[in-house]
Amino acid sequence: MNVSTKEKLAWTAAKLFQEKGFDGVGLNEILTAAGLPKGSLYHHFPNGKTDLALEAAAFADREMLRIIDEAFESASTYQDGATTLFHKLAKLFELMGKHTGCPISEILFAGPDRAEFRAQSAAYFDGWITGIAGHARRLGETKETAQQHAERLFICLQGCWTLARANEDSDPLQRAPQLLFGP
Amino acid sequence: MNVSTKEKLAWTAAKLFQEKGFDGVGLNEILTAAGLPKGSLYHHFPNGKTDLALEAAAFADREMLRIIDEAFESASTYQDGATTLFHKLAKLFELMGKHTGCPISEILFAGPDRAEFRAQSAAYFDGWITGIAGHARRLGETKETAQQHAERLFICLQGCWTLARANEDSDPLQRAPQLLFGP
DNA sequence: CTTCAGCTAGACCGATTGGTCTAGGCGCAC
DNA sequence: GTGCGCCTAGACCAATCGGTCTAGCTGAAG
Repeated sequence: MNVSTKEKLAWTAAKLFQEKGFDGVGLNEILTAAGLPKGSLYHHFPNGKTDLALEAAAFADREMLRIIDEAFESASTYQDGATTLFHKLAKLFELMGKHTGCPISEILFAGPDRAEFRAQSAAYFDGWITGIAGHARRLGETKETAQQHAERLFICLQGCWTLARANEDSDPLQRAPQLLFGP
Repeated sequence: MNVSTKEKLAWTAAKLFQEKGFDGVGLNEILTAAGLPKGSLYHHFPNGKTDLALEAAAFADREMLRIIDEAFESASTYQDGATTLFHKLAKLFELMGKHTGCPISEILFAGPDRAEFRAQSAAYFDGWITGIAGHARRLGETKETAQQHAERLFICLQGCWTLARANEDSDPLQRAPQLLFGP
């Protein structure tokens, strides 16, 4: 089995979903962008768009965890790591055209039906918070405050990202650390 | 011209968009829910779904400004008002079924095209922040800190709402004041 | 060479999409 | 009463939706 074809589909889908949301992107659009026929999609993802969305979300989740680890691994304090993280995300936001949303929300918040999607989104978000809390712990926080700080950072991330998207300006993401650690 | 028909369309559309997003709801679904034929829609909204979305967003914006004013008007401190606001929103979130998103984001973040939509969303968000800042000012804050606090509250609101939606639990919204004013 | 599985390729399907258009009901002016 | 304008009603349209299915390419096993 050719791995790169499946990955290319998931990667392309993740990118497009992030721009227009799950219901905003058609399969044909994804396939055209990936340069692949419909047969390939349904070979690799027998359950069609649903499978593809779950795989794309899993891809985005792994990517986010990687970015979090990368930001914190070279940091000497929690504040340092968080600041680096926001700068990385601001850069990513600009790189993707200043109009994308949180990949998990965009893919997995598709209507009141699809309970599996929302359950998965909750699990991914929890994983991000746990990941951040782990770094906070490692950098000297107590177990309790680490969890608090991680949740706070996550909430700040989501809020700033939304504001940045509306304004088409990464400034809210850039100023997020100041909001978290400022006066 | 019958006002209530147009309002019913906007109201119904706002509710459905908030659950499934702009692209997740079809015109037929809106019309069925409103109990109206397609002819009425295109009479009141000649530009179809686009017009309807803008009107629905305007409706949601007015509603949110009303909630903000209501929360702060009977408050004696900014912290009081903000706490009341989050409690009101948590209640609203539960009332709507614990799976809805920010109406403005859900309606107006529809793809990289539609620049008009995103410009409108930025204007609405700015209006919310300005509204909150006005109350903060009135309740004793300086012009500078009022703006800061209002932005912070808005970001917290968006982030907590996202987390609440994923978890299908209003808890993050309930605990938002503690996050803003806590230790 | 033949054979066969893994995958690509895309024609094709019914359902649904947003949007158009005509017919007629209703209420007010006269 | 008649006439007229606002609005409702829904049939209808091309385009697109997600999904199915068969045919054929390709490369390794024998």
